[in-house]
Order: sequence, then structure tokens, then C-alpha cells
Amino acid sequence: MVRRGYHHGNLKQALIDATIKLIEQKGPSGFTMAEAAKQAGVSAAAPYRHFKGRESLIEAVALQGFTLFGDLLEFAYTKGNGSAVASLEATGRAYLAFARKNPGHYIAMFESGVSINANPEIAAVANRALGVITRAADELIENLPAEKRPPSTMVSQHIWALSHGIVELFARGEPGAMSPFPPEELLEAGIGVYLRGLNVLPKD
Amino acid sequence: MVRRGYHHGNLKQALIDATIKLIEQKGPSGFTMAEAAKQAGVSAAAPYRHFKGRESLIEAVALQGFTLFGDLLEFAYTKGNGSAVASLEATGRAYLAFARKNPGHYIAMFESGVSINANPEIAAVANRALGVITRAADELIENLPAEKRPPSTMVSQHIWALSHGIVELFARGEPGAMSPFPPEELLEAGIGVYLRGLNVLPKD
DNA sequence: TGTACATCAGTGAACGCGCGTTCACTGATGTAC
DNA sequence: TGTACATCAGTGAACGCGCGTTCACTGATGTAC
Repeated sequence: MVRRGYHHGNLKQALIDATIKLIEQKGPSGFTMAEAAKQAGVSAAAPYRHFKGRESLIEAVALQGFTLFGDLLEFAYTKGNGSAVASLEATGRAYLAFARKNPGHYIAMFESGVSINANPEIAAVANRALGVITRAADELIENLPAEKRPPSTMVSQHIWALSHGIVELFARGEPGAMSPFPPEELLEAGIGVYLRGLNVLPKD
Repeated sequence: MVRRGYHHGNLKQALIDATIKLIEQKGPSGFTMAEAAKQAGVSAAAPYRHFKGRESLIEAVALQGFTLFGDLLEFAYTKGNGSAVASLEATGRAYLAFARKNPGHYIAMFESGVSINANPEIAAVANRALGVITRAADELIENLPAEKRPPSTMVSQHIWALSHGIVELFARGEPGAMSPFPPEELLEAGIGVYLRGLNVLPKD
């Protein structure tokens, strides 16, 4: 983001980008307004023309993150080409890929203390993203006999929790160093076992 | 922790307790040395007689947390009375119970930015706790035919990731409000499906 | 048991710092005529 | 096309604040004789 003249031209996005970078590097509490302004090449007061305050800048990152996240999951889902199992597996891979490629967004979304439900705009876009997983779960189990079919929201929460747990524990520096398996393999294997347990994949 | 005279008598533990409470209430970045000292009824300089600095106080909480965590998992494990499945399920319940009853510890352990591997003392006690899950996984799969037996470390990482994901996403305020299932039920059902997928539980 | 002294565990004041935010301002831009 | 003016998006200085940490100090405690 090179600055041209007195006016920046794209300061809002430049601040969001700086925030993402800072959060990646120093964590959500290491990020400061002053630093973000500095990285955008602007005085410390300038951000307040675009954001109400510190919290609202982080929320903007989370909002953008959930939007992008939803798009990616949606896209991955369609890659399954109608196969429920393939859709779900693609969605899982997309989940990890997103967390790996956009750690700043991911942290703002899930680890920054931003209240997802307190902000309706964020809640809407977060629900859309999670809806993709639920839809995949729904298709997955629709052919199971009713007595042995768990609620699809439960299935999607299992998948989500497993994915999130792997991201938090094994896909970053700590304490992932201990893990002998790449996160992608870990998730794929985990989903595979789970799906066999659901009887939507053959015994082996 | 009531203060008696000039000397506190138990300041170290009082500071740890205050830290736990503060982290629970305001998150790891909301905790301050000054506040902790105040809650312990002591001047702001006093903590430095017992801890090198802020970081080291949080590390003490994490250390204590992992120790307690390990004890609880160990105890739960023995409750299985030799049944591998029962041991694993009890361990899972203990995991959630710990996170619910000791959120301050849990946050210090997993969300405070404390580097588990950078501190050998913490690493040792963390590995002991995780070792319980791995041991349970080991027993669980030892009777499976070798070709279809996944590594026990992988199984334990699946269980751990699922448990951690459920804690982070559904066992606290955010965004758990959306979840129609209690975390305990969610975890138990998830582990059940997973174990059927592993062929260590009958098909249904 | 008493005393002298070393050590331990506190105090209180002070420091430097950087942060979030506000405010009056000013330069740049867009628009109506 | 030119001009006047409203509005927008910056600046720079200042603020109050609270934090982590240090320092010289002092009160309390433990111990050797």
C-alpha cells in the first residue's frame, strides 16, 4: 500500500490489511491502532475516520474473514459434484486451507474475543459459513434409516469441532511440533473414521 | 485469601489464584500484574518477590493447570476398570469437566500464548496429561488386526482435537448459544460415532 | 531464654512508555451554477 | 471552462491513563550462640 498524496485513497482496506498482518505476527492483543496506522503510512488519528475504535477494526477483519471463509467452503462444497461424502471432505480440506493461508483472519474470527453473536452482521455471515457444513452433513445422512440418523446439526458440529481442534492444536507452532502427522492428513483420517462410524462409508 | 500482618504467608498461591480469576473474567490479555497484586491485598511490587514477571505468573498457572488436568485424566482413566472403551469415554468426560470447572486454567494452558514447548517443566507435565489419552487410545486399538489399525497417537490426537474443538466452540458463551446440544452430549456422541468407525464398538 | 544478626518478604514512590482517543486544524476533492 | 463553496480525509499535538518494572527502604522472621 504505497501512499500517493495527502489522501490515501484506500485507507480502510489498508488498515484492515495491516491489522491482519499484525495479528498474525503478534496475536490479537499485540495489535495496536498506532501500529496499524503506522503500517498504513498514516497518522495515528487517521483510522478514526474509518473505524469507531480498536474493537471495530478487529470486527471488520472478522467480518471479512467469515465472508471469505463462507465463499471458500461454498466453492469447495460444489466440488463434490453431488457426492455428499466428497463434498464434505472437500469442505474439510478447505477449512484447513483457509486457516493455514489466512491465520490473521482466523485468529480475528475465533481467538480475538470478538463476539460473533453480539454483532448481527458478523453473525449472519458466520452462520452462512457454518450453514455450508450443515448442508453437507444433511445430504450425507439423508439416506440413513431414520432411527439411526443423528441430527445433521450435530454431525456438522462434530466436523467443525474436529477441524477447529486440529487447527488450534496441530496446525500452528504450538504444540504441533509434537505431531507426527500433517494436519491435513489428520483431519482427513479423522473424518474418514467418523463417516464409517456413521455408516455412510463402507466398513473398510 | 485474607491478609494477616506484614507478611502474607501464602502470597505465591494467592497471586496464582487471583490470576486464574482475572483470566476467567477478562481473558488472558485483560489480566495485569497490578490487578493481581491488588486482589491478593498486596502492593504492586510484591509479586516480583515470587515471579520473574507477568509471563512467568501466567506460566505458573498453566503449569498448575496441566498438573491438575493430568491428575484428573489419570483418575478418570482408571475408572474404566480395564475396559478400554469405558476408560476413553471417562477420559473425554473428564476433559470437558476440567474445562468447565477450571476455565482460567484452561485458558492459560491453551489460549494465553504461553509456549508449551518452550518451557521444559510445562512440556513435561503437558506430555503426561496427553499421554493418558494416548495410552487409552493404545489399549483401544490393540486388538484390531494390524492392517486396519491406525497409529494410537493419531487416534489420541483425534480425540483431543474433538474435545478441544467442542470446548472452544460450544462449551463457552461464544458462539455456543447456537448449539442445541450440551457439550457433554456432543462429545459423547462424537466419540461414539468415531469408535464405531474404528470398529471397536459394534455397528449399532 | 536472650540477644545479635542475616535473610526474607513486604512497601511506596517513581520511571518510562505506549496506548486509545479527541480536537482544532488544513489540504484535497467534488459539485452547483 | 471557472469559480465558490461544502464536504471529505487527512494532520499533529495533546490528554489521561494504566501498565510493567525497579529501587532503596523497612518490618518480620529464623537462627547461632
